[in-house]
Amino acid sequence: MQWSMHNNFSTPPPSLTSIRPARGRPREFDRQAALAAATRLFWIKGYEATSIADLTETMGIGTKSLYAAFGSKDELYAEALKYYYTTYEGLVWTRFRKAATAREAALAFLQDSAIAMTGGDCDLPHGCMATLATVGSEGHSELSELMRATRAGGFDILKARFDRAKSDGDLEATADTTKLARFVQTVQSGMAIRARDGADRDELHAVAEIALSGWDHITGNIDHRMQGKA
Amino acid sequence: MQWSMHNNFSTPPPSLTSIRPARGRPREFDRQAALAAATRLFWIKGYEATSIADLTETMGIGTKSLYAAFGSKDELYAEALKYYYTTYEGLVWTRFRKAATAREAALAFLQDSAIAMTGGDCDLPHGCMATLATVGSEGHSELSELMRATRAGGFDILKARFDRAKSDGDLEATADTTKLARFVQTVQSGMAIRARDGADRDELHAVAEIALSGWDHITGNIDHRMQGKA
DNA sequence: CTATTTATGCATCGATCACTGCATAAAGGA
DNA sequence: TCCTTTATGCAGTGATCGATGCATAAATAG
Repeated sequence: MQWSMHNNFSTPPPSLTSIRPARGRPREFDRQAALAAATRLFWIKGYEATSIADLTETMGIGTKSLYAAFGSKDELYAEALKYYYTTYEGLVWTRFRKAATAREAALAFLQDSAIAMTGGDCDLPHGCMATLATVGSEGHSELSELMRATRAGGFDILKARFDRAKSDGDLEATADTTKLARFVQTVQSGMAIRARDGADRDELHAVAEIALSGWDHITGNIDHRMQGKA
Repeated sequence: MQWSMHNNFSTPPPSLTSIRPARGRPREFDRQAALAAATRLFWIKGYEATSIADLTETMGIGTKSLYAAFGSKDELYAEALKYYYTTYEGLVWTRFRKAATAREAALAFLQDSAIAMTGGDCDLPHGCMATLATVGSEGHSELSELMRATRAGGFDILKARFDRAKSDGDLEATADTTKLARFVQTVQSGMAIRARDGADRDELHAVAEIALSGWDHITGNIDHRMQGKA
């Protein structure tokens, strides 16, 4: 697939220090590979549970080099999140963009999310880094806002696509695109939690399928139904 | 409402130490009130981000009393999660149990979850403690498993209700109750993330409405549809 | 070869973590 | 009243956190 070439989460650097444990200057380390390794670790363990010691070990570089190259743990995480999103973005939005109708786009988004959240075509960590990083970021208001903005981006893309579908006549003029986009976004967020809890790809695909199986019903007369309370 | 009387998350103890800062034995503290306060703090901040110092301050008791009464941070969290669930359980499952049909039950579950996740009828913390506590629990395998089990309980209840609906003739015999329960559980999990991100009650209610608006479609012929790929 | 640059391992910093020992003093039984 | 019980505030435990200073030695330029 197209995005595989940009993806090197699954190839952690071969720990350059393992061969030559002496001091002094070894080879210049691969910044991109180190960032990919850090991203993978943050993705799996989360921000707070990942220590600098964990990072240096996984990245295969020394503490000083880490700070020289990335500034601080916060800045490294921010860069990792950006790097993650650059890769992840292609996984879940490529088929979405090429879809002819709003419904096909939403289905592609959820289906490809199901694939990405269960390892993609290689051994990606399960779940969504941006979605699941919610908790445990107390005090780090800057990072917290960055993650929130990352998540909010998904909603904007969905809503824009649904709005366009209205112009195309693909969606009825009465459809509430905001609610539709929120719904799809919510389902994807729930899929991230399920993936983290061990859900396999089939389960998530089934969820995506069910979520949109009532599409014609949803996009048509939402307001006139569902008033029956128990 | 029925569950309000069991709920005292919103009444943190009035810091008994504020009046008498001297040493020595003050009044015996209210264990239940202290647990409620701890639960609320864990709920808001998560396990790792909540320190013992945070807890003693919020609970209004000393460090020694905390360990004497609850054992350790892990045990306190486990007890808090149990206390949380005891209260939360009534919020989201009461109308569910009384519902006449599977669809009404699922709708009640999602609607009441929407209410509970946005503060209930008092100022409960937003989101679901059990759902959102996923990340940041690396290494604490015991707590991790406890939280997973708590989340899994919701699925079991949903599936059992849907299975019963099959016997009642309420659901068609071809309906896949496992997939249905997974779907509803996934939507609720997604709502928890949205609530934590600031979603208001109306938004979550809309999500619940949309999620089940295609119910007849979903429960009927899932297998024969949704094969259109982009 | 020599001098400069640069990334390293290692030791260490102050802060904070979960947790505990100790002297103190209020509550409860005699 | 006296004595035991008990919960406390406070100091301090070792461990680990993110982050830094330093001497070292490989790479590079002249």
